[in-house]
Amino acid sequence: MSDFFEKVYEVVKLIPPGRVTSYGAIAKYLGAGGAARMVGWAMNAAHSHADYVPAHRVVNRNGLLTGKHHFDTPDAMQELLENEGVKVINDQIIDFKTHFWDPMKELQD
DNA sequence: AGTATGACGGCGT
DNA sequence: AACGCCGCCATAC
Repeated sequence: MSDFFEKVYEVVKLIPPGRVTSYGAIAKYLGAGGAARMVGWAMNAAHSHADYVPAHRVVNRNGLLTGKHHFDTPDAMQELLENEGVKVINDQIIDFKTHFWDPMKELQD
């Protein structure tokens, strides 16, 4: 298990409830830049991580629930988000930019 | 050891 | 504006 995964989990776990971020934002924050795919791959492995990782708060730059299919049930991700006050319609987060949580901005420095 | 793939993103056409 | 290709890092086969 690469430290990269731990870094991703650490950032994801810092995402406040009702907020979401993108794979690219996390990757960029970690210095991986274009390795946004790796973040997604880390999420896949997050299932094996000891601590709970709110992977449902991580979406692509479109605010689309691209990884919802990786949860226990395809609707779990959407329900979790809506449970936190994030409206999701047709796998699309409403007011994505409003709920967007940028690690570079929030965890700046 | 080399090739293909992946929950993405940016840039070129 | 829409579509397509390339890049980026790590894992899988």
